[in-house]
Amino acid sequence: MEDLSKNYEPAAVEEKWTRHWKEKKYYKSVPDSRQPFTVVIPPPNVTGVLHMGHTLNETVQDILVRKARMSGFNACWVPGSDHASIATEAKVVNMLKERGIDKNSLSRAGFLKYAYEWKEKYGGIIYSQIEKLGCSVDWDRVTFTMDDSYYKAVMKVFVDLYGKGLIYRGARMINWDPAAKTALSDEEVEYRDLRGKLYYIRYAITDEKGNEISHPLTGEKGIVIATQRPETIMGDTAVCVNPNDERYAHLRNARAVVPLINRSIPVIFDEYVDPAFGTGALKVTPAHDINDYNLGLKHQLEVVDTLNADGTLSEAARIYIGEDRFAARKKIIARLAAEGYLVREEEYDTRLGYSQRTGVVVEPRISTQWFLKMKELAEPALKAVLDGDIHIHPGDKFLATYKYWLENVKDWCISRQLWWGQQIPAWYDEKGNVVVAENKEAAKKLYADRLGVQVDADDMLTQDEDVLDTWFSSWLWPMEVFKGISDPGNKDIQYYYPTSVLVTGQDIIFFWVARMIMAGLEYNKEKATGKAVPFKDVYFTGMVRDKQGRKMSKQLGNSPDLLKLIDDYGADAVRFGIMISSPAGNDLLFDNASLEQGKFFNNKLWNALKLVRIWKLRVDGTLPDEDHFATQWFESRLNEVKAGVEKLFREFRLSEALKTIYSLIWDDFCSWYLEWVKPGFDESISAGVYNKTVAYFTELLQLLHPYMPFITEEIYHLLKDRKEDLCVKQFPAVGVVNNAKLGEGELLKQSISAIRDTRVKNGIKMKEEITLDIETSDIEKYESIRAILLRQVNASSVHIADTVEKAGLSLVVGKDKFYVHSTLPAADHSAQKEQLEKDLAYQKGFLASISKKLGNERFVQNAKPEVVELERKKMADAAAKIRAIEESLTQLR
RNA sequence: GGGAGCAUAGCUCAGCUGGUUCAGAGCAUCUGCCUUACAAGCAGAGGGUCCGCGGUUCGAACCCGUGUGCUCCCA
Repeated sequence: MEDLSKNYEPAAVEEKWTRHWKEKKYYKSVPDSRQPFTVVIPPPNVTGVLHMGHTLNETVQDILVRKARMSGFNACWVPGSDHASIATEAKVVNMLKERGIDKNSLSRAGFLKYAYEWKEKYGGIIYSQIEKLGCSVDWDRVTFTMDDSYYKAVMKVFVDLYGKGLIYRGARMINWDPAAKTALSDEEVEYRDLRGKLYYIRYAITDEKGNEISHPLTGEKGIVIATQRPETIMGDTAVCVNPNDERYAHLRNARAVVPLINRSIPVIFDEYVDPAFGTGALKVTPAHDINDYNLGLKHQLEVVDTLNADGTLSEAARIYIGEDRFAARKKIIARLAAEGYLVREEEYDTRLGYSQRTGVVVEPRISTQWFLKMKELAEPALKAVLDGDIHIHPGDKFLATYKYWLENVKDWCISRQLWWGQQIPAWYDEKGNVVVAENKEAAKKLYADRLGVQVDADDMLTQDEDVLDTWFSSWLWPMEVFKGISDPGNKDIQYYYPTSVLVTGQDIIFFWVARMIMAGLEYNKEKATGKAVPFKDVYFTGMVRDKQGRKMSKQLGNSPDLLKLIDDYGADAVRFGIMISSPAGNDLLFDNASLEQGKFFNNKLWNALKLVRIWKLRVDGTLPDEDHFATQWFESRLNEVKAGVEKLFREFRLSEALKTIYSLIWDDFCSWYLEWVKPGFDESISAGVYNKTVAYFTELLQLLHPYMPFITEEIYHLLKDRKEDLCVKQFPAVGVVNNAKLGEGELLKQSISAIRDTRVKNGIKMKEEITLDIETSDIEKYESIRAILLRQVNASSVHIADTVEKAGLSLVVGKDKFYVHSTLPAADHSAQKEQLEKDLAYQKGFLASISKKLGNERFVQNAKPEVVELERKKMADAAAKIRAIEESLTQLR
């Protein structure tokens, strides 16, 4: 037998098993007669590397998948990645810039070549991280949201929804990202509170003919408006006041003059304006504010768009053309002040929208885009969750959020002015006629059918330049990873769909989860209820924060590098660390200390293995295999925990389950059981006890395997020669729990601890032998544990009787009195006395509270009989304990 | 402004149906041990106004109301 290293060394072990499992194709799944357990990975996007949030996510999924694989299910976990159009395109543009290439100098195809280069590189990094973490994904099923067939599926869905009238094209006020130069959906805008400034600017007022007029009573000239965005005044097409506002009654039919550019605009009246805000006069800029836009529609105002796509001022602004909006703002303020238009400035709490991807301030902009109508899709998606076809965990926390969003959902802007993504399958002729079809050939044909004109020249139809929002492809994920859209009704989709559970971050509940449910329901209508939804359970993990509770971010630099962590601690320890501190649905404060705990745990397992391997050499088959209390107790304890873990898994309380297993291994198995069965010096171990020990250890490894796959597989094979692997070993049924044995085990633990405590407090070293007298009314219960007790406290003899001589150091365990005799003269009893008195006070207080309760007639009448009975028993127990403690105290004096 | 969640040991959190598995775990702290698997360990110990206030109840960490503080979502 080879010597094992002093401590567990994860690197080589992890590499070895990763390779072995892969060779054996344990993770490969094909439909068979078993029940499927399907999980699709929330595709990480190819912009970078896995962060701690992903690590938590993937670990949770792997635990569920491995557990299912070992529990008789045909487990299938599909890996993949997401093209993340806007984020990736931004990264690629930057990469090109660093190489001195301007995106605009490239053709669409040329750009896509670079983008794919990027995707290969970062997609590769992500997959290797997933593998290093031990994720048991089916590598034959890797899917990317831009794969050819996936691309086709997206086209098909677009055409289908267009045909159903759910997709339309139109000019609307949308969120514009001036850095990426594309439209965004409402969900891609993040709002932040900040301290802004309100500028009060005076506009001259004239009559219809252009003659300046003043207030009939005060003589005040002009009108003062308040704005946060003075750089947009050139886009003003009206000034609006409330019709009930007396201050402005004289302005009927008047006109205002936009400062700096001297453009004359009408004064309009609308109750929309709040007379109490600012000056009660509002400048109306329909091109640059959603409310102004609506007001403009109502009053048929002109729309003057003074900004270019990149956020610089356009020719329509007439001044500062080509300057950035924020630079222009400063200059305009200065000029308004210099020319006497600026009345004053005021600090002001406001909120601004920022692009989630590029971080720049989003610009409300009127733009022609493609939209998906959401109302019709939202209704069934809400119903599915409310009816319980899909369970959200933790439900209480997210159900309300989900419901609110779906009930108030707005149409989804799905077009993006980018190249990286699925190009919108709409073709236009030069007159602007549009046909929507899955590809150009189909478009030509459709065009010919529709307009009666053959498309002969290749450039007669031009495809829409824009691509689709990434989420418009990833909402098909649970279906299309099984080709459910591109090849409906195929074997895989029939077998694996709906998936079992979706594990993801709560931050994408709208982006992704809700939309996946919509798509699932829309494309699986024909199936019976319950088969249409994309998954049965949704498990939201919390957010990973640093130990000070801050979000992990690149700016703060507080997000650790996963591969470095695996190098330092091993993948098992990383998985352990992140799971042990991760209560379901709550944020988790990531601290290396928990990874260290995982590393220590590895070592504990490793050393337990070394111990059991030493025993192997000392097995004596001739020793009688009499029933050993330790094995009987541990068997019950193991079964008890196994049942508990099953329950915790059903409730998705994976962190709790891990804690339970951890404690079972460290405390019950290592600290108690192994000590109880450990043979003494030069002694042998019976074959029966040894084999049971190996069997228990094996079961513990199996229980732990979903959490820590590498070390458990390694020890599984070092413990015993075996052909099959733990990775695919099926869990045995949970055995019976003998409560009496568990009770005796508890008594044994308590007795040992109490005696050890007495030794420590009285300075009796473990090496010094003691003798022990136990006074108990229940001699029987000590009989089965006496042998172990004796050895564990290093007693040469123990005498158990209903009355014993009251001498030596006394202590109380339960209702029983223990007397410890040592050769040392017991010098000082004060510590012992103090302890007993403390216990006595507690027990007396306890007894008093129960007596009071039982003395209360209303309690006896109202409480359930079992409860009253329990209280009576508690009272009797407490009284017995008090008697025992008092006797011991008397003896001490 | 609307909504949701949280507040329990120094820290991170369990605590299910109101009653003894009720005040608990891990980490940290303190004390003693290099006891032949493990000092990355072993054996012990200390530590709490269950956020404040009010209510319901025979009985509240738990249910209700309210105040305070924190977090998140939406506008």
